[in-house]
Amino acid sequence: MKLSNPTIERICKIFGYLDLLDKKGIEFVSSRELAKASGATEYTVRKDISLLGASRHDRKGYKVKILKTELGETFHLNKKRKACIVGLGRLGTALLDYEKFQEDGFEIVAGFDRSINKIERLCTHIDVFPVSSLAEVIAQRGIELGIIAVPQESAQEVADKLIEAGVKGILSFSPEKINVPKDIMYLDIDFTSSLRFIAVKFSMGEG
Amino acid sequence: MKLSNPTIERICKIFGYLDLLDKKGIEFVSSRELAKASGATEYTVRKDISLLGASRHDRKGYKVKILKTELGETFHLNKKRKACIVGLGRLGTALLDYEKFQEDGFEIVAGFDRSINKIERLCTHIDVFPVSSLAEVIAQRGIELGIIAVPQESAQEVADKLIEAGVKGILSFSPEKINVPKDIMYLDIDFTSSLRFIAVKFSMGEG
DNA sequence: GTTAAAAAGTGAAAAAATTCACTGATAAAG
DNA sequence: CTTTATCAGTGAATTTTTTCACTTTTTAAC
Repeated sequence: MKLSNPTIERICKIFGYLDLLDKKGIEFVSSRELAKASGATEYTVRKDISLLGASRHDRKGYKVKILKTELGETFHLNKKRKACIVGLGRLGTALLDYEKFQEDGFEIVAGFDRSINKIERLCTHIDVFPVSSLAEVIAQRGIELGIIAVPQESAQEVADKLIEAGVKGILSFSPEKINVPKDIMYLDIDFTSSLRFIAVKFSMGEG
Repeated sequence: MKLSNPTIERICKIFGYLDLLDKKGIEFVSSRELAKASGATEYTVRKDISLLGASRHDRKGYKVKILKTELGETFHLNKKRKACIVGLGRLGTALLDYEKFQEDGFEIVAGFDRSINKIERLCTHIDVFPVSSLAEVIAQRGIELGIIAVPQESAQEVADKLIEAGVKGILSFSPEKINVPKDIMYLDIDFTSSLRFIAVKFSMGEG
């Protein structure tokens, strides 16, 4: 199945919202409500969900549990995945302790930093290592995802190491774009770009 | 001028890349290179830049400084903007000290937290206040942007306060979608959704 | 039991975004 | 001074994405 990026984005948001509803014990949800939660229209949501193929009519909407399970199976979101964080500065350590990853099926099983001092000082319940043992730990623990939170100038180098060690996807917080081979999935979160996006929108709106 | 979200995103990325090139002292850049940096094709980049209207042929490509200035003027990215951060937990304090905001024209001029204890303990060069003085400080300092880094359950409440206090845009790190009026620009960064996006992509690729 | 209302499913239409193919401009090379 | 290569500009074509209009299903109300 070929999915466009906007479709995948919506599906991830919808899945997250379903998870939330499920935890709250809510049983039914309409396409309208999912639309609101995912920032799309109800038509688009229904089209996205129709990728699942089956029909599940009900005048109360979709059954939260069932839809969540089906989306999870079709798009491989049910499987737990192991991730690591490279770069244990302010942001890296904040991510290391971000408990929601665990709840959401992403298990942070290692942190890495170049500085031995920093590693020794860190107080965290997650194992931390020097970057020099990155390849070894990734292989041993079966880590699929790498999160990069190092300073801009080392980001590419770290990405190369992660890829060589066998991760399949990278989430980078570095503002500079990283080059990765086609079979490695890559996404970057750039705080400045996000703020600029907002600023452009509201300033253009004003005229 | 009406701009689509993908266009704005690309423009923000291109602008950031131009800024980087400029700082490195590089004078010229081709549409191909900008395409690579922004994740688009050269055609799309040229279309985006053609929004600026003027023609600037040169067989070396665009002049970095000029293009950056023009993009900045047209899309209001040259103006410095003031922002605040609400919620000074791990993530909030990491953002408070994220120096790049300043370099990139976003001045973090205040931090807010509900806990007075936390405010007193914090070591930062940025002024921090209790949430109770949010409206006052935002008005006094002319803050246009609010960054929300509070726990999920308080996000909507904080957003409402920010909007009432007069911010024009909100960047939220809360996983749950926030409701805002149409004239307020809103973007959320959801770490789990981002990891899921990557996971869907690489797992679907495998078959 | 019949009717009405609520909601999903879906093929077609519309809209939007991207790519292409070609033009024009510039600068470097010979 | 002419030629050639490089690169941006742009209207048209294509592709993709979204929206619409209508159908079908289910459930609740009377």
